[in-house]
Amino acid sequence: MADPDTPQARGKAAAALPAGGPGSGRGGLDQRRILGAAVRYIDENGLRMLTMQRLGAYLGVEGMALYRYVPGREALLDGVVETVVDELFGDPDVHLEAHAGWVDYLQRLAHGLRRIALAHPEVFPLVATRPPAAPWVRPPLRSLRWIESLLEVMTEAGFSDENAAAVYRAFSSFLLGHLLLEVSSHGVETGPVEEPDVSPIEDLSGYPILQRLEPHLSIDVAAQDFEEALEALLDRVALLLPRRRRPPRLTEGK
Amino acid sequence: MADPDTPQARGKAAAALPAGGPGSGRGGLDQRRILGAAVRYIDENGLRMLTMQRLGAYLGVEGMALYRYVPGREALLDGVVETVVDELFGDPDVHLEAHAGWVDYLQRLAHGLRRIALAHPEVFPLVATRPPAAPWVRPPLRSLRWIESLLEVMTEAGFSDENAAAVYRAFSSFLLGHLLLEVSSHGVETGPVEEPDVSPIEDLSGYPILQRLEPHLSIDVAAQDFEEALEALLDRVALLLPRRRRPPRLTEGK
DNA sequence: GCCCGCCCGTTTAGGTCATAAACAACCTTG
DNA sequence: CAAGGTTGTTTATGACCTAAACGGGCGGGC
Repeated sequence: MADPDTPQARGKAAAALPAGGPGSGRGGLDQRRILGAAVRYIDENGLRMLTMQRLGAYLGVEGMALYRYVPGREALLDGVVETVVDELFGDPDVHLEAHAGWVDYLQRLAHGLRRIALAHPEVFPLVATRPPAAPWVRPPLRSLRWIESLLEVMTEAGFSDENAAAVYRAFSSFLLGHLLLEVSSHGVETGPVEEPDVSPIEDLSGYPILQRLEPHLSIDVAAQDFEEALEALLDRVALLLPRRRRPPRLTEGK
Repeated sequence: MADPDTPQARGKAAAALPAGGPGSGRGGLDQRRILGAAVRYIDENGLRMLTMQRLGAYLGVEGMALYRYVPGREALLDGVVETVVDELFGDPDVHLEAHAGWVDYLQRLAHGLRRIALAHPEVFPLVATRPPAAPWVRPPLRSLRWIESLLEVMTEAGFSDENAAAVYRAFSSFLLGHLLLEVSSHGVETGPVEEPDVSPIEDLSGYPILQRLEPHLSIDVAAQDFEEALEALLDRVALLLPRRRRPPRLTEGK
């Protein structure tokens, strides 16, 4: 997909980058390349550092060059979100087409999305805040493709249209909430570029219990939390099915 | 703090606003007034419209005037988040001090927060994305005061420190996800200022199921969804308690 | 082989914004 | 009534987004 057979090295600016350039390799720009570079740039430097000029430089190009492929900054960010969320479909460990039933499908989806969130902690909050593509749905986890796929699996598994929609809502809001929390828990201290952030180091006197529970709050049990909450959600979802069609593996009493 | 006995109408700019000015009434500025105005401004015009100059104008003042009371834009946004989240403590329907047990407490908290989210749909996404005050905890729903209160109630109710922390995580990520989704579902079309938004009206051909389920996805069952999901979460939380101390009202079989 | 038009990145320029710093009007205090 | 502080204003700078004009190289038609 890097289009290896182009003669490359066209403009002098592009030629200025020797080989191991920061971006994607050089040669002609292209929307895919730009979005990919943007994602990588945000991962490395944080969202607040992303600027048209800097992203241009990162690609060995003037900032204005990007406007030939992207309508503007906002659109770029939308593209970034979409790019990241669509990584799901390239993940070999997800491989949604080969699922064994809806439970398996939802689990793969959830885990795949979690991997993405953890892989792009700086990007993920963006997913939560971008205005939506379709005015209804308002997909918090974007990507209509994604939603379409889920709805298809659920309806085929015997869920009514109404229930499928309910599952979509429950599932996506669960993922959004959980992953946003998890990502913000330890996503930010990554990155060698320690900005002079606005963290005046809050005063915790006055919050004794918070202080006492600090160790319990800061330890990372997120993976386990995630599994349990996902399990609970799936159980809840299963109850929407007519009894006969429910999968056997409900967490009965525990 | 509003210092009502000042002779008011000091600077000419202040005097320039007759009476029913848009902001808070005029007279001396003040951090509280500024934050309140900012919240109102965002509610009315959307986050992207908030600028130092415009907020200043909204208060009948030059933008630079705000810097005497607020360190900068980022800090202002932090203040906005805090202001909004702390509305919780002023809500007479919440009144957390007078709770009857932790279940009641969590329900009040959840409903109170939901009211806030729906009252400030434009502000709420900010709550989810602002970098946190305390580096651990990373409260997605901010306000250390809030967290402290929750932890206190839970530990007093017999939850271990560890479990109290787990409850905090589960509860806040649930609220975050659910409210973010709900808010973005119908928060944005409010406001008389219909901007020439970047909504190229996505093409839905290629997403047949999405199209078919549109009615089910756009109807607003959020309130009911919320109740059910909250109920489920509370049930799940209750299981963390030693059997003897559990509240009676678990949704046994349903 | 040569010329024309287009594709692509660059330059130039203007507008919005955050913010620092100097400034002026008014109120208080002595 | 004079000194000093408080409060908002003006002025200035630099970062950023983006529209528009620009120019060089490449490919197709002759």
